[in-house]
Amino acid sequence: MKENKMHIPLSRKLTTTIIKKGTDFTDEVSSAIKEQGITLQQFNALRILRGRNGKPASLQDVSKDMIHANSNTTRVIDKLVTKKLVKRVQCPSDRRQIEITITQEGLNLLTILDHQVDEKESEITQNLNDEEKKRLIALLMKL
Amino acid sequence: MKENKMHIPLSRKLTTTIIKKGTDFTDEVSSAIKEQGITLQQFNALRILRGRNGKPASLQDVSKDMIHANSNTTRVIDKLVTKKLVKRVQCPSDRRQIEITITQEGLNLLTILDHQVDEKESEITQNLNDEEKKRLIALLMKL
DNA sequence: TTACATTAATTGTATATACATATATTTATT
DNA sequence: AATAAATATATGTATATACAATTAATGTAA
Repeated sequence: MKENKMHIPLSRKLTTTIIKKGTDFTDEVSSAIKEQGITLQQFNALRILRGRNGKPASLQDVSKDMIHANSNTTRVIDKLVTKKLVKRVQCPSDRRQIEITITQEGLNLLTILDHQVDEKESEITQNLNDEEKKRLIALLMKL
Repeated sequence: MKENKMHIPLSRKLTTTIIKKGTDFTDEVSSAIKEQGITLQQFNALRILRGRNGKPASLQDVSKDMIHANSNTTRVIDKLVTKKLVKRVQCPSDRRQIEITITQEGLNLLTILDHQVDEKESEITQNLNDEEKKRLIALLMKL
């Protein structure tokens, strides 16, 4: 077996580093909101809905901005409806679609969550100064 | 610490960018090995075991280098044993422990997987030159 | 209008994962 | 030696997710 690949390609090093940081950060943020009984996907959906400023979103509108845009969005929204954090009604003009909006209760919870998440986020990124953060973001965007 | 609500704090931008890239990369690499019926966690475990160069690993040895080091490592190894890609025996000196080694079949599969993954990894990082990759890695490590 | 294709959302199912708890073995204490 | 504590791994259970298939509504073309 050819095991003499003694040096790791840069692209692998980069890929694994990003994946590791990504999962670490995911875990950190998840734990920051877990005490409110909210998962990261649910949090994500709530933020997307708030971003619509009252304008209803279809399931696809939400899906396309989710971390993992897939068929599970239905069930994520289900959970939020059960918790009364969002409302879902059938779209009258196209009854295949649904109209999803965030409730006042959802907005209230989101302010609490934002606080907790912001705190956690600045905590886990504190090893870089603003200049470095900007450079890092720029490189990641270019990637 | 207090952030102005109207503009997105740098730390949030950075966090979300990393999380997004991390999941994107995870999906890319996963899809590159999926056709061989291997998940990313399983691939990860196989690589860790190969890295031991024949020296058996305990479950904890494997766990501590996994992306998500948790109780599921037992079941990940289970899968690999079923596929005959690794061997698991009870450790004679401490029968609480298990000794895990990668099989020749596992090594063979790994060379195929490495190829596919290397290709995918250089593909998804091609927008940066080597210099930029190094800078990006350095910033991520500092983070 | 009927038939066919397309679209939006949901559901079924298998697998994955998180979290708590259990089992087995070894180590430490009395 | 008997009992308790610590350690290594495994299991039960609930939830999450991926993937495929299904249902319902709309659009299109003969």
